[in-house]
Amino acid sequence: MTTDRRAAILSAAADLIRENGVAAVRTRDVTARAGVGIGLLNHYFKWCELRALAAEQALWAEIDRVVPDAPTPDLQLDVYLTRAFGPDADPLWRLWIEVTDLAMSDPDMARAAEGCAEGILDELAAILEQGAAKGHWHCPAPRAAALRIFAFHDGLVGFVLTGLPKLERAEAAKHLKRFVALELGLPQQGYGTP
Amino acid sequence: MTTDRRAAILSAAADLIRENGVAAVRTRDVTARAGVGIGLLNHYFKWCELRALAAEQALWAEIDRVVPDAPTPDLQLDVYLTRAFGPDADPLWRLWIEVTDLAMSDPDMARAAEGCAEGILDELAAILEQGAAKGHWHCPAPRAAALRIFAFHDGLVGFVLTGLPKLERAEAAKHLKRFVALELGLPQQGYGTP
DNA sequence: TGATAGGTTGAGCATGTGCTCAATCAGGAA
DNA sequence: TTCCTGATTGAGCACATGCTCAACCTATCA
Repeated sequence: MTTDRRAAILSAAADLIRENGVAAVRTRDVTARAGVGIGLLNHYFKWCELRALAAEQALWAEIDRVVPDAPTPDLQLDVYLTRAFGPDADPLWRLWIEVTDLAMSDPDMARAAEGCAEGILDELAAILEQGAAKGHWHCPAPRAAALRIFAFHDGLVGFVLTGLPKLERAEAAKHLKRFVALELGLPQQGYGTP
Repeated sequence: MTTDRRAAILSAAADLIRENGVAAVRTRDVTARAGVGIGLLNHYFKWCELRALAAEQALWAEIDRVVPDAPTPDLQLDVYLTRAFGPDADPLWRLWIEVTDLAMSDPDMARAAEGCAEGILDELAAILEQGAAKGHWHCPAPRAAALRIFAFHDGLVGFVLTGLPKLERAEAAKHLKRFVALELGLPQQGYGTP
């Protein structure tokens, strides 16, 4: 039925956020994209709520686009590390950076992003745990390790995307790979070696 | 002389940014704080330029407040690690997060923050290099190591400040200390140990 | 068919905000 | 004192943007 305009509005907002970022989206953009009157948006939502809900939907959509779908944990980790700084993941990280920033002053956004943050962490922790169970690597505290890897990844991505400080994608990828290898006790040269 | 109103405006803007963040500051706030007419701000600056200049000044001011001033590299590193997640450093990091986010879409801001980013990195790299020279630790590539430490620190601080995902200060501090120890080949338990 | 209810519309309102520009002021030169 | 130049002022403009609300559909029921 065409009558589910509420979902259409939410969906349009999420699409626009994926395309242009949270800050750039206006109520009028959303209603235009949804093919709906301005009034209807305000009938169903308050803007800050809609923005948060749409940002969450947009985040999940980007996560789904990037999440490793390989058959085994070690291959999943490979995919993760390969895609970690690929341009395909840029939209996700841009959105992530913007959302976490907004979350500092916007409770709705904070609430909406909570689930995503935990989801990403759980996903990564599951890979680490399963890989350890299968003997691919050593990882006694998967959740904590996932958090450290995610934090390092997050930091590096910020540098790559903002250029503050300047960091090439390839360099960043090397740093992350070494970090993960060290974290999991995988055979790889330490940080000391060039 | 009272006639240096330009500097007064810039200074007022920087103060307000330190107090309230970049996004919250308005031209009228600045002129009111500087005790100056609205027109004068626009006479001396374009708003986006002033905002970037003031953000840079605010960043440097916060950096100066946090930068380790101990006599030897090993003590400087201690101070750095001790203050890394202390509430005293919160304003710096909040500002840093906001500025780097803005820099993605604001060229003036990007240009202004460049120097700060390099400055922080240089500072840290210098400590690492001097410490290695004095035999406190091992660090063949200080600049790269500084970048990794800064990235990890940045990522962890983001988690602590935004709660996305939730991370306690004490936990974050432990993670960073272990990482630095590992990075510098210092004697300390590895990640595997609880 | 007419009445009712609830979805839907968009011109217009209220507010916020960067910036303009004619008017004003202050200090030095003549 | 008078004039002139450049600093300074702030009411008002132009624009952006979330949201209101009286009016308008449209489907359902009696």
